[in-house]
Amino acid sequence: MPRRPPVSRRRKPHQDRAQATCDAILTAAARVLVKNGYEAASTNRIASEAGVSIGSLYQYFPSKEGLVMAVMERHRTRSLEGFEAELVRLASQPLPQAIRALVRQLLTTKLENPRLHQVLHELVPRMRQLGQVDPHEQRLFRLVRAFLAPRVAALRPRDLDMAVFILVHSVETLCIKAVSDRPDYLTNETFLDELCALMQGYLQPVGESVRPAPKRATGRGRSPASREISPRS
Amino acid sequence: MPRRPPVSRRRKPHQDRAQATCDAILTAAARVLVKNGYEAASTNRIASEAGVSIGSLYQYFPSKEGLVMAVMERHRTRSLEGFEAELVRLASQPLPQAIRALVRQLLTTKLENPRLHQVLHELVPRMRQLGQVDPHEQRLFRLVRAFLAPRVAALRPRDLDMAVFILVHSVETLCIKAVSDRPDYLTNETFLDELCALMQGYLQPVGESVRPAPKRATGRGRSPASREISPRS
DNA sequence: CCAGAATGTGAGCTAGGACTCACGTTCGCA
DNA sequence: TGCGAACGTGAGTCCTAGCTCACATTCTGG
Repeated sequence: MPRRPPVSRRRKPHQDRAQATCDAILTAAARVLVKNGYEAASTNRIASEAGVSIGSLYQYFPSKEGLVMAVMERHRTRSLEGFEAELVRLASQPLPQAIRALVRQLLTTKLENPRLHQVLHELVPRMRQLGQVDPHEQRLFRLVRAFLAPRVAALRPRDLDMAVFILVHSVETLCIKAVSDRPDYLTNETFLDELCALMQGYLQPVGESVRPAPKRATGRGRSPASREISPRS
Repeated sequence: MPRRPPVSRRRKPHQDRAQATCDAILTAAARVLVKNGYEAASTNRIASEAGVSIGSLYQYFPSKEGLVMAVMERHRTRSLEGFEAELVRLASQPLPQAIRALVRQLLTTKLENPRLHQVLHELVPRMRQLGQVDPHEQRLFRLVRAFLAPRVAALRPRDLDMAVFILVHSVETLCIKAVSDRPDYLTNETFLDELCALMQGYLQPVGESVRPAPKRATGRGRSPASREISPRS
């Protein structure tokens, strides 16, 4: 039962103490969201988990939705930063290597807190309904677009925006679905191979074959079924 | 605020009148879900929209969740039937044509009631949390697997289950995302081309090029940006 | 050390929604 | 035509969770 739209502007933290309270609330919110899901994550519960009173919570966040938005904001900003750094680093690499590194980066990021990624991802539509469109998605799109633009001549898709739409959404979703349905995939090197194959097969001009560098002399031959992903192999 | 787990078993409709009531409730539920979303779709609202009393609703459905589950059940069963029929019809077709027909079928189905598809799709995680795993997904996976199995020798992926996972989730999600973010894509023939390219590029052995039949002599050259999808072209 | 600002507290208000139940109405059937 | 079962009704119960507000505590600058 959300009360009416939050009119009163909320306090901004000025002292360190206040900032700490804010952080504690955000962290607790993330924890409770992961543990109980959105429905069961009551603001009272979050406050008590954070070790502050419910009043304090509402001094810094206008509503439950506002709080969850802030959690998403913080979390996605961090993820994006990692991704962006990787993109920059790979700007001049050949496409197959770049793709592989990016997908690996994605999977590694998800592995840090899979459930949180999942929960927040599922919350996107609900938040969008109550707010404006998620600005991080916009940013992610622009980043990938900027990455692909210089190579467009060597790619099959003619409509770059559509290509970005397809690539970003499919890979992102596959990672999230893997979290919930097939957690083993997240650390399965074959899954990474397949994601790369998906992207390259899509981007590659028809008839051209960029055979991915003959893979792996990963010491003392492990069973291919259990090859594991490590960040930056 | 869901009350405690629904213990009492619900009435089953025996007379036609009762069946009609049931249908009215399911239909109204779908309508209200589309119009207001899950949160705002109160059972009282659904009942009044259906033109029946709240008591009647709880005679046939054990809870709000139960009702929504039933809506999903009905809706997805219908979609799956169409898809399955198409799969059977295409069993012996060459892969590229089959893929194209299947993706077209998917898009056409979504176009019948895009918002309902979207809302129900977003509800899957919530329902899964409260119930058992969605059996339709299982069924869809088996169908696609059975479709691909006979052709596995000519395909690149070695792990068929993983391939199905990747194909189904990515295409399904792209359709749903298109509904919410880019409704124009749903009727954009280029989008269909790209989805097919995604799947074929993924399935195709590296180095092999099945150039899709030179497309379209669709009378009086329309702008490629506005080519529209019609069921079965 | 004190005034005033910033911060923190938590009992309680309130809306609103899931769900029940005691009672009417209609149907099938002999 | 009457009776029991199926069906339908909706006012009302119960409860939860979002949020406020009057007050206490801590900090900071002068």
